[in-house]
Amino acid sequence: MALIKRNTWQREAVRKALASSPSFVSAQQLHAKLESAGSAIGLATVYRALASLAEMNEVDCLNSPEGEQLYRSCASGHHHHHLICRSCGKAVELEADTVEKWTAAVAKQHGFTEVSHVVDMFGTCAECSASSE
Amino acid sequence: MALIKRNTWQREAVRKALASSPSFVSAQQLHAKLESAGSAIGLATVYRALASLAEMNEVDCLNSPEGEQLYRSCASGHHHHHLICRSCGKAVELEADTVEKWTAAVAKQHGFTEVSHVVDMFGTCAECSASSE
DNA sequence: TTCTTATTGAGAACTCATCTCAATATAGGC
DNA sequence: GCCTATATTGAGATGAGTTCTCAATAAGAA
Repeated sequence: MALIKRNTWQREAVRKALASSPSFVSAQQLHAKLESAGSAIGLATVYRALASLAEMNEVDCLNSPEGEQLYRSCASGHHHHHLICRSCGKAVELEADTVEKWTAAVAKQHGFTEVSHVVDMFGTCAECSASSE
Repeated sequence: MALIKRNTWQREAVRKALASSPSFVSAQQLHAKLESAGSAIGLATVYRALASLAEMNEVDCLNSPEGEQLYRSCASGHHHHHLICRSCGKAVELEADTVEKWTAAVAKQHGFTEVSHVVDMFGTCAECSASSE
């Protein structure tokens, strides 16, 4: 009963636009970027493409402090966290064995199961804090 | 130029309703609870009260995976994190020196300043996973 | 009590995101 | 290459959550 996936230029355009951005971007930003680059792509399609890419683990997805969903293409398939610049969106991928172990231990200790965790850091990167002076 | 804060029964009602709930609740849930308890309080007022209490650090505030803002009254004034039950909203407060040190070190290492971090865990608590069987 | 003005509340407005459904375009079969 | 079934698209409607507007209200000082 699995749906057959078709390849459309829209999905590919989203993938490329994401790949060309080192920063986390919102679906709306991505849509604007694509439109201004000449692609007549619909906003709904961008959302759908992002959701499908996220499900395939081709992109990282996180919630900004403002409540928006942010996306970034992600080559490394394994679990990791981010340090994100509030100003320019630039992100550093973080390995965090320490944190993984800590969360697992704490969850077990309190009898919680099916535990997922959100570990993200937001700050101002060196370039942005330099340029704002 | 500081605004003078006035004490209203509405703000107090929100504070009490929050204090009586051991779980994280959304603004809307809190409003429904207050209304069903007989308080003719406006939704906008609940949002404003929560925002102002959050600013005074009287309540904890976090984003649920679904993108809602959740609130819980918080006596302990110091920084901490949570392990929250997806099903009933029950939360365990977590001390995490390990994590604090790790985030500080990582931020410094990458030249980020004014760093805040989000560390929250969502799972199913022992009671909820037992009652769902 | 009176006056100033912070606060309230009903609804409008806003944002982000998802859904609807007719039109389109892809991929497999001929 | 052409046809056909159907996955996908896109414009706009819809929905959820939150904030804003502004006239009416009420807290606190004089």
